[in-house]
Amino acid sequence: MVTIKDVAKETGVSPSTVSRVIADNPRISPDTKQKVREAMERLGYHTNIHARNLVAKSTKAIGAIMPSSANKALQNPFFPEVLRGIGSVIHERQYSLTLSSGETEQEILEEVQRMVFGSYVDGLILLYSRVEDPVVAFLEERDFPYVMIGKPFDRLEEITHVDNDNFMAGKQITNHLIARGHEKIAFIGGSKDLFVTRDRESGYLAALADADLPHHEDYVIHTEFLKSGGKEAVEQLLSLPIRPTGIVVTDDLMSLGVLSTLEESGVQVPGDISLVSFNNVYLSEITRPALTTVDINIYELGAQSARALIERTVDKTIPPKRIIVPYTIIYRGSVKEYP
Amino acid sequence: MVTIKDVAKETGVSPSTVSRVIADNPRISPDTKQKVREAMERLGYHTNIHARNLVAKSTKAIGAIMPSSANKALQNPFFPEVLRGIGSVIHERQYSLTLSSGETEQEILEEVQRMVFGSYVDGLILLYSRVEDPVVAFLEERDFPYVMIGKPFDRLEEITHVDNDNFMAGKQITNHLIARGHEKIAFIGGSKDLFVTRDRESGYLAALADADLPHHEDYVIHTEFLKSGGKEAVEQLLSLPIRPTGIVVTDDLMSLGVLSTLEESGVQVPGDISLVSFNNVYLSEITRPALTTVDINIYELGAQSARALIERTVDKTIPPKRIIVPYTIIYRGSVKEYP
DNA sequence: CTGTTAGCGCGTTCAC
DNA sequence: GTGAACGCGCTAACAG
Repeated sequence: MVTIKDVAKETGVSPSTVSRVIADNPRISPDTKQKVREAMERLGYHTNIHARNLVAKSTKAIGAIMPSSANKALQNPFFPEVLRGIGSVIHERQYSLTLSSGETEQEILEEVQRMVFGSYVDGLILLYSRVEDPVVAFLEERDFPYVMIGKPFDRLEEITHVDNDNFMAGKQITNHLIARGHEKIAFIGGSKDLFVTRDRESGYLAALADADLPHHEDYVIHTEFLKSGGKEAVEQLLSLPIRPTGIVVTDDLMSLGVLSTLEESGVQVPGDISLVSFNNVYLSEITRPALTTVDINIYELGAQSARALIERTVDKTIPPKRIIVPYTIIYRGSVKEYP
Repeated sequence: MVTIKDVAKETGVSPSTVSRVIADNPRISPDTKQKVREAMERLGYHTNIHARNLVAKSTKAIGAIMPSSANKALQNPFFPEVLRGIGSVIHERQYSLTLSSGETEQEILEEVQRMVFGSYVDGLILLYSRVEDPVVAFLEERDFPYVMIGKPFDRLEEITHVDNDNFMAGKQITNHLIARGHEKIAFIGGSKDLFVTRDRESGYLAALADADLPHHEDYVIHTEFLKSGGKEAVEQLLSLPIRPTGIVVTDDLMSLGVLSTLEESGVQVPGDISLVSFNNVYLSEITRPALTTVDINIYELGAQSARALIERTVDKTIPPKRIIVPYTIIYRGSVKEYP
């Protein structure tokens, strides 16, 4: 391994001078810099991060924490996409990205502790937002830099987070259905404990209220993500005396399940029932019909969180902030004028 | 930050003793160990990896390298799934996982160099296999531990890699179609430069030959992954004077495109055309009809590669090996007896 | 502008 | 069984 000393010897300067050249210290003469850089190149010098980190107390690395049920979570195209966003800025800033997951909550907490205490990383991105998350508690207690994708359970103003305006998105996409003549609109969401669900649901309700449309409790269903959930939800909906003509689904993956169950039941989409969805994951343009869905800009969610985090790790005094990533509605074939 | 010295002071022993306790050195008396461990606990000691790595020359970290077109690649559910597999053993062995990607080939090569030279990681997993990969060349030249998922371009015996028996899988799944009475069977694969495609195609051809079925060149189509490719392929197939009654598709994602295009064209699956696919990504049970597909055990692909890599990093003298992960055929609804 | 010195936190001799 | 001393590769004062 070529060290700073080797380069120093080769150039006839001291190790610290070489170090300064690496840091591009302005007080080093251009000549020396030139000379040293040539030698580094020639010898194939590369700085050893561990030596650097040991003294510099900064790792230029950040960690991404997966939800505990990494099992199911990673099935959602959402994650690769956030990772892609995070990766892009990580790469651009010459940082490293450490991925961390665990089967249980306890495991992931331990992982996080290991990373924090061992100073593996300068900061953490939480790829999920849970109620009463011990990881958050730990991070807060240690005052360790982190940002969260989604909405914090509490202390909204104290935790830097990156989110969409899910209320507005929910409202707007519901309005789309209303504008197309639909009056009996159902809502299928994930767990009530998730803020995404809550916010989108509130938006949905607001849209109904604004349009003076009645709100049937039977039309709001909370279920698990993925097919099973989607199927159950649809079955419930179809068994109702008065079927909805439009459905708002909070996740493309769920929509997939909804779609297939609908088709199995001989219900045409959008002929009999119109569907709008969320996320605009690649799936949504592949289904038949392609989904009208809210593009929440997952990539940006990742990129912004990485930016915010790096900012914070560089300057710890930067106050926490909330970043709202704009959404766009992508109109495709799953909605039809009613009747 | 609590260091080894603090613990030493607290316990009244020397730093080296503490160090030995951490390493669980057998020559330390149980009493001292007990005492020291209590102090570590009490003080909240955690070893600083950078200091450790600096002297130990091992990082207990491995890196996963994404394909250069991380853009598209991450859209395939394949990746999250391998990552999940890798993550599980990483976690189990208390290693860390660093994710690395880049837009261009050049960028990813630079990333790899940075990781290798800066001794960020003990080894690397290549999540893709490309022809004439400069990354492989670099790694070989430096004799840096790595394993590849898929099949190496050359030097098969010198590169540790984890793969499926794609030839047999291709043959067997084609045989399934044949056994169900199909004789006009088409093949839709990805780029010819990919070994996955080649191997599966060879298997397909072998099955045809074994059954004395004629092989039409028009029935073999190479195209890009994802919808566009799938659509084009299907369009070509449908325009043929004699349409196939069965199709072998090498990727579930492609199958999705194939399916939808078929439906758009009013062709029933499996009524008119039967479909078999590869990967058994969650998608395949969601589509309508659900896909009969080869489960290549992506998770295992990841887990095994991580195991093999860690083994190699621990003992560099371990000879390269090829690991074949078994596949299973999952029978679902996309195949029907012909006629 | 540049060299010298002194650690960063830990593991590893080599003594005792 | 345990301590003292040294060095891993690098950066950061302090000199000059």
